[in-house]
Amino acid sequence: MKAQALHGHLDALLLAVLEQGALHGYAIIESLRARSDGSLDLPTGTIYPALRRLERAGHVASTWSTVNGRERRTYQLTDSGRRALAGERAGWQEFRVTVGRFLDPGSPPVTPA
Amino acid sequence: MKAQALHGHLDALLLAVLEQGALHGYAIIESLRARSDGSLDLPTGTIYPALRRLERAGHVASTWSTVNGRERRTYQLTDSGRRALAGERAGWQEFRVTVGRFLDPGSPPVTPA
DNA sequence: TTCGACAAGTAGCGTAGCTACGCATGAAGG
DNA sequence: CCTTCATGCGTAGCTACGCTACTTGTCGAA
Repeated sequence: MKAQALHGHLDALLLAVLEQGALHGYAIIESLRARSDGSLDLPTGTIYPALRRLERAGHVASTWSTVNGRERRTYQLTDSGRRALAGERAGWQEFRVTVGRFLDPGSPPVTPA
Repeated sequence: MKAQALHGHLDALLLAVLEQGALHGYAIIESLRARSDGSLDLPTGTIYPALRRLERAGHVASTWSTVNGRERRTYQLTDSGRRALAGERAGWQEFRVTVGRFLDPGSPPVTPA
């Protein structure tokens, strides 16, 4: 996948990844890549600002720790984040159905008999 | 639907609408609204520039006509546009599957047994 | 004559992801 | 010893693109 075009759905993806447990930024990138079979290979310049956005919005909280002499910032979902994720999931369903009506195979080609 | 978030998929929607026959700008807006049960109510400031983009790209061609004293610019799909639509459809499938893996209900919650 | 549907269009804004950097540590390999 | 690579954080600036708000114009109805 050309990666971009995530537009508007990135926050939802991040929340979904964190739903399964707290992770630090780098691990989030790897998790996205792994769970998508390599389709989603997002650059740090995409996810770090996104995580800060989510933190400002109160959807995630971060804590610093040091592992093997390396600083890590671990993010975890807040209650607000969990609610937001539910909303994002609903939004995604609507989006997918609406767009699918035009782009899914077998969508009304000429209003068949 | 909050309309926005179409990001990157608008071109595909326009091509899909025009696949069923040539339409003028205003009619395209109405077609999108009708086929989506009102979910997609796009402003002219969104679709006119998009149509010009598609025309510059060679995916649609336009012809002017006058109906009831009103000027109309009617757009029709070109061969290039038809190919582009096929590509957009494939891209949409991949996108939908990839994002769905994170956001669809029943997606891997904790890698079940 | 005023209002609303039809029909086209643009200017400017804001959001948000991407490119391309920079910094630092630790392990591996020459 | 020194370089390279994986790990790990981060930002500045660009660009793409949809949206808001606006203009222009015809026609029919109130």
